[in-house]
Amino acid sequence: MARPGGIAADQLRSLVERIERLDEERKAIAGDIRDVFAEGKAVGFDVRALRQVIRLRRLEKAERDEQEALLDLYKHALGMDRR
Amino acid sequence: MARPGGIAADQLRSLVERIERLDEERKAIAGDIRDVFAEGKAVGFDVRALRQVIRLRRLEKAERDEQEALLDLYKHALGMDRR
Amino acid sequence: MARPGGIAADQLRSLVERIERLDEERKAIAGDIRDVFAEGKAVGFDVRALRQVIRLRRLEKAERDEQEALLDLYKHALGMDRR
Amino acid sequence: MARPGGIAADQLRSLVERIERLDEERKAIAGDIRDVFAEGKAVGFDVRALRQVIRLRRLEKAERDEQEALLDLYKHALGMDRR
DNA sequence: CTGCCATTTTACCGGC
DNA sequence: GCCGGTAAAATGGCAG
Repeated sequence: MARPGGIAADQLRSLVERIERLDEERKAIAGDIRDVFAEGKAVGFDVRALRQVIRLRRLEKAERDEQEALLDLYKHALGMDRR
Repeated sequence: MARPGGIAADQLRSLVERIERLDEERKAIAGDIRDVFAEGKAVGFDVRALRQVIRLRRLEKAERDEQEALLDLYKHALGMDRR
Repeated sequence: MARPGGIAADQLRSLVERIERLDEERKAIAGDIRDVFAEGKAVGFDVRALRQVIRLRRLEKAERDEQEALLDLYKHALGMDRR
Repeated sequence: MARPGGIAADQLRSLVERIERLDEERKAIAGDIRDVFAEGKAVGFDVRALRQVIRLRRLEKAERDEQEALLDLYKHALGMDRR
């Protein structure tokens, strides 16, 4: 196991800082998303309904991806994926 | 209120697509974070401990921010924030 | 799985009622808390500041707990927790 | 405004402690509720569905209360609330 | 009635 | 592959 004391300390610091940096980016994007919802609300959309519609689209996409993956599987099984 | 049927449809589509785009970015960053954790694990760190360290640092920062907010609040309550 | 129709109905009713009962207790306590804040306000305290102080104390406690958890984690990782 | 320094300090401490005490009780009850849900899950109920059912009952109760309040209003308007 | 804050719900991630 | 726990999001409630 990498011990906190020793050369690993630099590695640890590097990892932690990279993660924290990425976390900030993620937070920033979450803020952007909130802003877009607020904008929608400002022009008269119901935010909750907006969220529902997006969730639904995500689920549908997941289903479609599933279907596609299945199709790929069949194609592969039938040797249809080799150029 | 913006009605789903009618001219608002374009606005709605635009909002939804912008949000979905941002969501993808967010997911991508989440993936990057996962990768960094995986890298840490690969060089021998305990992922659970790593997370705990990061959580603690976040908590410490939150507390410092709160202290500051509290101070500002007291200043305000005592009228020390007016010019 | 326990089916809504059938003998499980009694179990279901019992669970739901117990939860609703507990929920009422919880609501009652929330009311008590509100009352104490109102009392504080009545004797001249700034409710917002009061809340902030309490939040800060909670945060400090959380941090202490986390420090301890982290220490335990390290001990465990180093095998210092086995009798 | 009540100043933190002075006799108010005791009042403040008292208020804070009473609130924290009540908060603990509230947390304890929340824990009890979680336990009941866990028990439901253990005997085969779907926790999410359980929550939905409870939310629905709460809404229905709110509606009924609304109706009752309205009825009282009418009664009052018609002088039916005097013995 | 608006914005803030807490609680609840949802989604994710590591472990078994 | 599922489950349990943990963090993020979202909904609801409250003070101002």
